Amino acid sequence: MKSEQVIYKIIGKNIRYFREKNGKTQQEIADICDFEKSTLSRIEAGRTNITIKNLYKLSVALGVRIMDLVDINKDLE
Amino acid sequence: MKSEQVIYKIIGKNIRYFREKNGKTQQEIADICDFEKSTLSRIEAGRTNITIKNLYKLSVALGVRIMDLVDINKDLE
DNA sequence: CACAATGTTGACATATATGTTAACTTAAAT
DNA sequence: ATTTAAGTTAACATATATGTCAACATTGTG
Repeated sequence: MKSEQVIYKIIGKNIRYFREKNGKTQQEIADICDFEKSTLSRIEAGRTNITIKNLYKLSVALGVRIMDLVDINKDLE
Repeated sequence: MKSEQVIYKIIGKNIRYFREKNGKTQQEIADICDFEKSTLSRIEAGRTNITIKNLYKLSVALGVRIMDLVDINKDLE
């Protein structure tokens, strides 16, 4: 596995952590962000090289800072 | 201007700030990151929706955390 | 003024994130 | 077992980040 894919997975976990902390479904967050639930599923699964635009949209939807989503030392789970 | 473009510009400024703090040229950092100097110029100018893969590469090349590159409250000049 | 180093920008090609849709799986509940 | 909600995944289309190359601009220095 390439090193960047490790990053994708960590960020995916972070996003899922904050989404679940907010008690929201993928569909609800995807609707707020104006993208597809399939896109969010791919992001949370760490299967995509997310762009800063979508990180920003997610940070707004989840009520956190972009910094919180890219924290690779939190080591959730 | 779209709100995400504001983010691009802030992140571009952050990257430039850390690059200059390191006394490196765009070419040197682009070489370390294995992408084009034109790509880095576009990123620093805030004209691109950077991906997390390149944010990660830049954070390694610049010796900072990804968090430092996406800090939108630092408000560097 | 040259000259060199650095950065910018345009044009087109390529790679890939995301859109879109739909089928499938899983889990929870009754 | 069926129903419903939630999440996953595949396939193809589209949008766009980046690659590539080249020309130009800028800056500093002799």
